[in-house]
Amino acid sequence: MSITIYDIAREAGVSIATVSRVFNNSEHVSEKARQKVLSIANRLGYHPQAIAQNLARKKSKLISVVVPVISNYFFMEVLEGIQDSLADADYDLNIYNIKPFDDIPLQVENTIKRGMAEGYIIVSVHMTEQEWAKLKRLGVPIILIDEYSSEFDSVSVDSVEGAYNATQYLIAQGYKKIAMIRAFENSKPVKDRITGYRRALEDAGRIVDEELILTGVDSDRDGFNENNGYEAMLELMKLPEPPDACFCNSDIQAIGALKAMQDMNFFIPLLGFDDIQLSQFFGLSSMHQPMVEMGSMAIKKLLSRIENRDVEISHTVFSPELIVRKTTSQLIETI
Amino acid sequence: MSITIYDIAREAGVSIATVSRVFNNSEHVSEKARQKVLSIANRLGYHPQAIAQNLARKKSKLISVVVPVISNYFFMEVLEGIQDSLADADYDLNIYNIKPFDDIPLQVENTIKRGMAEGYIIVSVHMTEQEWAKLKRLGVPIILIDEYSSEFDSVSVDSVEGAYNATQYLIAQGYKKIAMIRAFENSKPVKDRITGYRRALEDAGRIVDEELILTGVDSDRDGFNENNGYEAMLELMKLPEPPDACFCNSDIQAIGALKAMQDMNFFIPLLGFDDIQLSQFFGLSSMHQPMVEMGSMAIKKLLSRIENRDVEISHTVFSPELIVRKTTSQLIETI
DNA sequence: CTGAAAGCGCTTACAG
DNA sequence: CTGAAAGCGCTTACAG
Repeated sequence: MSITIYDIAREAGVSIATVSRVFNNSEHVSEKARQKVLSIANRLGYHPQAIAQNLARKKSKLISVVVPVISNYFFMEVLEGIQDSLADADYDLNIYNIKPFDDIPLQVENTIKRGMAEGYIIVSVHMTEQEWAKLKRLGVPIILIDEYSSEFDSVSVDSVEGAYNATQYLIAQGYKKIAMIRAFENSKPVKDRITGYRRALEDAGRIVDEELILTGVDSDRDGFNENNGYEAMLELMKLPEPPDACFCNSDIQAIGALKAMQDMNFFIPLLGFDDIQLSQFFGLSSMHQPMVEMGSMAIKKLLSRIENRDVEISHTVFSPELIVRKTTSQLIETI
Repeated sequence: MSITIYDIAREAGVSIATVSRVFNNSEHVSEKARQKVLSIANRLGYHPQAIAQNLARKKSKLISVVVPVISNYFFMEVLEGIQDSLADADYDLNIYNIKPFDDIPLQVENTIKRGMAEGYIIVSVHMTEQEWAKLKRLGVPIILIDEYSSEFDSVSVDSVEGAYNATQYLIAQGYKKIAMIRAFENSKPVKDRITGYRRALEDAGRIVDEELILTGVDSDRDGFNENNGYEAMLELMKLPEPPDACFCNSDIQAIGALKAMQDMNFFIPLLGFDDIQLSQFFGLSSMHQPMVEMGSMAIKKLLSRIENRDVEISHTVFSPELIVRKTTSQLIETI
């Protein structure tokens, strides 16, 4: 059915090796042979089959991104950075979506064992050090984004620092009851953001009021969704003594919280985390994560590790940067 | 270096065929042989190599999505639908990002010719019927989303109808000068939305004022970006006689336009197109496209065509649905 | 149930 | 510059 290198070789009166060389841009082919092969290939619509090349070369020119949720703003921007850097390199991109309710380490391991890709970028996947160590034994190039393991290169943001600074900023602004809308504690970033929040309050000599730390019931994307923030903010407003400011674990929750404030016509200063592209349109203050840069940095690390597996493990940790917009300054009702 | 089926066969004292059968869940293997193979494979950390399986089976269990821009809200939601439906089927997902400034048909053709995937979903890529016809000759299962060709199955929305109804709605609301913020005319959907807008005005006996049809200068994503809408809205406000309502080719432009109105404290009713998830948080009225459903529908069609290439070509065209929110009702200043 | 062998469509030393 | 041949790591009739 489909036409192969043999067909071209026969037509052109050369060996399959020569045909192969033409398509691999080998220099050791006479111009005459090259032309002949090319013209016949063109006429017959021949193109080397990637699947066969992959096996013969023992490489696939494929990078696989493993992620729990693709429809997530953080991932979207990270993916943008990944694509950008990959466009220059000659690699294709594969996305493997792990199912959050099945055995996560097993899914990750099996994906990698199948060996489709030359390297993997694992985004926002939480595992124990022991599980990471097991993956390490596979001897495959792997980079972590938004998580940490001593076993692998990683790119992340210091969430403790980010949450600390966010909270400290609200304290410095003079707010007395600072709430935190958190996400579900399944990942290191969320745990770290909670830690940073607590620490900032403690360092300011305040008592942490557990009632002010909460999440909505919507568990989609581990709580990183608009609705979750909406629900949580409604809860906060119902308190006998509502907070006078709020830090959110993510911008998307903050956007939900904003909506709740509008619907209830009750406004307090709000500070998010991530600084997704839309936040500027919401006038949402946020702790900025360089998501696109994190994606391209991960690719850079991965490509260099594919090149040479012995490069030393490196961890890049960005410091989130406070971006002040309307939700922590004034005029919040008109946002 | 890596361990193969031969290593397992030798250790287990069986043939490679038996090892292969065990991993392919063939029934024709004695329980004893199965156990032996499995335990040895487990001890040695063996797993079949997808690359070799692909060649031997002549199939990759891979679906490739070809798209010009990944960081686009429309695509994000379509992708969500694609992933959802693919999770059940036993296929992996590959994303191929075509570069908008190189030869698009050539990129698409080469991608497909490489033969990595068993089927392709091409999203928002515009080509001439002649170029599509050329692709058709490759004999590969292909589904189009957000574009149309008689050669392939497609899933899209009736943009003429959508824009017509959007404009008609604004007319019915009593607005006299209805502007349209359009995107760049590189794609069928944009052309259709312009057509629908014009037709609605004409059918209402109005003269189309070319001054009221415009786009911003930001050409990123063919004009489908916040900034473009922002710029366009500023232009509209500068007119001696500004419009009293506006229809936008996309929600993301409408969101930018909204921001411009806020910044200028000048408000007119605004109607978007797409109904991306965030629009409800902006209170943005919009023409709803069932993006997630379009993605899963495309996968459904693709899988059935992979199964049987002779199924008749089908075109699914959804009718956009008007969703009325604050931007076309009241209280627009407080959104 | 099991094995020997051909085949998937290429790449790549090796020898000339 | 070119070709014969081995090899990439599997799958799968075919025969037993």
